[in-house]
Amino acid sequence: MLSKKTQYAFRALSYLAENYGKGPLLISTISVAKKIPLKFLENILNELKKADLLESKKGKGGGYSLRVSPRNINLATVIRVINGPIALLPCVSLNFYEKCEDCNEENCGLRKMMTITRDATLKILEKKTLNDIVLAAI
Amino acid sequence: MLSKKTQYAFRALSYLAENYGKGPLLISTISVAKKIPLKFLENILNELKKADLLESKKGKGGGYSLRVSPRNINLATVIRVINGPIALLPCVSLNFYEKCEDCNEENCGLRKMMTITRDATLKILEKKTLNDIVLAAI
DNA sequence: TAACAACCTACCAAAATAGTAGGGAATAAT
DNA sequence: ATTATTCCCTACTATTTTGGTAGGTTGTTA
Repeated sequence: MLSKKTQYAFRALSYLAENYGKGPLLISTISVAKKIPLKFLENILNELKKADLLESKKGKGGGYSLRVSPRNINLATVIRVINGPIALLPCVSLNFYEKCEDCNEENCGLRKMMTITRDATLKILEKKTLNDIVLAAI
Repeated sequence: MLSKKTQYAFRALSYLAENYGKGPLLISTISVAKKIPLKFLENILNELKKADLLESKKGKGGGYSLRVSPRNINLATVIRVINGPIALLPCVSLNFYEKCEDCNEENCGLRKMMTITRDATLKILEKKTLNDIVLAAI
């Protein structure tokens, strides 16, 4: 399951996606509009910025905005930044790989099943974008 | 990601699947063979039994065995019993559904994307069985 | 130089995870 | 009947993760 933090991230990003091209939005604006605790959101947006998904501007007229078009930010990227691995096992993760103890990867049946699962999941998450979220919301 | 407990569960179940039809296995046997902490494993096997995946017998000659053929135990079932929901959001879960606050489900774009993702994941996890794990382990 | 707004460091409470401890209850062999 | 065997049950504990909060710092604009 995605953490609450990740859900907040998606809500904030969706809002930024809706307002793409209209200049930056304040943390406080997003916080109120999407009912996300202000200081927690501050944190989240900062992380998304460090991951190059957002850009920010300080001082009057400042705020956060998407660095690129919502069409070019896929869901897998967002999840990896805030939530971590998408695969169900560390030894199957593409971006957060860790060797598992006491298991020969070559002949681990579970690993093979989880690789297939990961591929099926990624096929969706890497294709769907923030734009799809906005469009799907009636 | 699956918890360590769930990984232990899969290891134990794979071992039981390999030995299906040969009578019950002791907790201690599985513990040694699969390097799983004994008392923790005791716990796990008991949960799997309560979920009707295993049957047990006490006293000499006792132990645990699969209640049905490894072909008839799919991975989604195991994950749900030990790990919990498979969906990425509570409001998208079939077996652990919870309403999400501040989100109209009908027009929630994120929810729609996560539903598609869940379906893709389940299509694999509900089809693959313990038998597939054993067979895939060259 | 004031106001504004993001940034940074540090802290904290609650929940989940990964176990451990120790005895109780059922079963089988003697 | 008694003993050995084996699963069953309740409770506890340490560590990590999650979900925040507090308060000051730095950069920007007017």
